[in-house]
Amino acid sequence: MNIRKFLEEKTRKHLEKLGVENPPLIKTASRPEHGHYQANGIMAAAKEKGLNPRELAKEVVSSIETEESSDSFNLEIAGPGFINITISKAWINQILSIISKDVRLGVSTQKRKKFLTDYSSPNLAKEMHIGHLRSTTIGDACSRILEFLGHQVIRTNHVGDWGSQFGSLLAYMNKLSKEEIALASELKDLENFYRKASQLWREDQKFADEARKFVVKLQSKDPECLELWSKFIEESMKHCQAVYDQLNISLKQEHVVAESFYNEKLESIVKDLTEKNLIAISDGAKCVFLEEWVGKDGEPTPAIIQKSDGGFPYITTDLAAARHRSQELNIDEALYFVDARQTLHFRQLFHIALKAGFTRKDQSFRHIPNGIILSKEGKPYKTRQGGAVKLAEVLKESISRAKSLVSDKNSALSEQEQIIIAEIVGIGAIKYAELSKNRNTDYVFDWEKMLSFEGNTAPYLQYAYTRIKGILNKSKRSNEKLSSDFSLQDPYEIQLALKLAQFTEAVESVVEDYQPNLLCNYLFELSQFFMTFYENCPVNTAEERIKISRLNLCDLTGRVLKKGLELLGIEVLDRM
RNA sequence: GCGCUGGUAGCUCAGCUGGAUAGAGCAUCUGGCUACGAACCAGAAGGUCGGGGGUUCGACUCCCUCCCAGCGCGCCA
Repeated sequence: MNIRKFLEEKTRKHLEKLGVENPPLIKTASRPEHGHYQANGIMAAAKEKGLNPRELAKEVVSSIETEESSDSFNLEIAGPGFINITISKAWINQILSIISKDVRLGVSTQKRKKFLTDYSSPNLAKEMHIGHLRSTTIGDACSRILEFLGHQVIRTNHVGDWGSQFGSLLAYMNKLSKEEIALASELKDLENFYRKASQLWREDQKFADEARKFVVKLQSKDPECLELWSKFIEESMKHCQAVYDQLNISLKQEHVVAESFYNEKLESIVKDLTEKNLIAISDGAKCVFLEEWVGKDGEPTPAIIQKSDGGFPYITTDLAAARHRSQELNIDEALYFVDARQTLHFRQLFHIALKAGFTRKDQSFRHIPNGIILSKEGKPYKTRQGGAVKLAEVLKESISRAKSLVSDKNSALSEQEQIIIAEIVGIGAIKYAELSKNRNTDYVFDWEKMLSFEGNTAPYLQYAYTRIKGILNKSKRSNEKLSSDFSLQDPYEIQLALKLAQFTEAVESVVEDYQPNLLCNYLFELSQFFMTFYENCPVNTAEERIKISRLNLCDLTGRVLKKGLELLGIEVLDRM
């Protein structure tokens, strides 16, 4: 039950009856004095029709009131032509009673589509760093939400497992095994491994030559080289999976479709483009020239499909992937959760793919960009040594901070329990910090801020949840099935109840433009309303009828909080 | 040079297809724990929404222009 949409449709119907096509534009009221919802569209409609806005509002209101004769809501004309809508207590109680019996908590499903979500996609030559956090958490949350809304979601981890950067890594592996140094322990710290390899590449001429040979060997599928390569890939993938598991990211091994998967298809991409007369040769490279974009010289920008040395750049792999997703997987919508710096690349990619017939017009291929992480100085974030900050380190730090906070606040808990709590709180805090910000803007990485456990953070929401559990436990009714009777009267109860009824609005709003921060905002406001209710409305000491109603309200709040956080990939706790 | 982002309170950020007096959190100040858990609550203070034009009943939101910052623009991914 989406109250906003219900009111929108109702008002629209009556506007049409009056010969007005414009949408009523129902929104949640900007301030409490204006009721719960407000219609903003009457003024614009009146203007277009040359009518007096207040008169039109009056006509709409009387049309609704005479025909609907509903005691669900009250309408009031205000200001230059707003219609303020107040939902009746009776209706709110009724709605809560319905959604409390619903496992979906009032969230309806959408028309089922086949989605593909491409996110995380780390380069396996390096260890995952903090920069991967955004694509990974945002893509994962959106995948969960799309699924919850009834869509089919094909998660895809387009990992980078191919390219010249593997030359020096393989050469270094080869060197180590010749020197009989145990590979396993060296590979434990991939970042260090990568650093050593690239240092050798820069400083040792012989090693650099060896590395180049390995690139050629890899491309020509030399069996020994492939064996080394797959050993490295396997090890690196293990690192990633460990991070996903710890971060509660739903990506699994089965979602990996690596770049190398498309190796055999690249020739045919060039062939197809050539047959469509889209290829031009420039300085020995096969290019698609795009009139739509001009470069520094004012000339059309070429997208290089095959380099003059015969190699394929990554746009060719991406074209092959797009074709595969369109033709083999037959998806309706593909969402690429990738860094905003690649915006131009994706525009060109989708443009060429469509032009070449690799994708269809009725399919949607979209880049969902995210900002990058900056230091306090506003520069891209790096360690003091200039390296990337390991994601695993960030998680470790967060959990350790959560641990000391837990033992500080609640030392009565056993050590074992504290460790479990610290894990959930620490991971939740990091993910929520990412998800609660507008994905589009860059943001400043700051240990203090990122790992803060106060205010609009995951721990605040988790804490609200434990308070609810505390009440339910104390009531001794937590095990027995709660009824769905609501007799809410108090303004604090009504405020919270209406918010609960708006859960579906919040979930649906996320997928309009893939902004999980909207769900975060909702959950935070919900928790704030709960805290206010908690301070003002005693539950367990109230008289029986009110007590039951309030217990139900608490229970439903807990379920919505849990579900909402689950959609963001964050867990809750009974105690913390 | 062209293009894409962004500029909102001291800091970090919301602000939903233009709507009523621009909102949170952090930090600061004041009050509230013999407790349905104070990781909390109540309150105070804090703003010429980068500057300037324009569109209209109404602009943080749309248009123009300028300033500032970041990113991108043929053989890295």
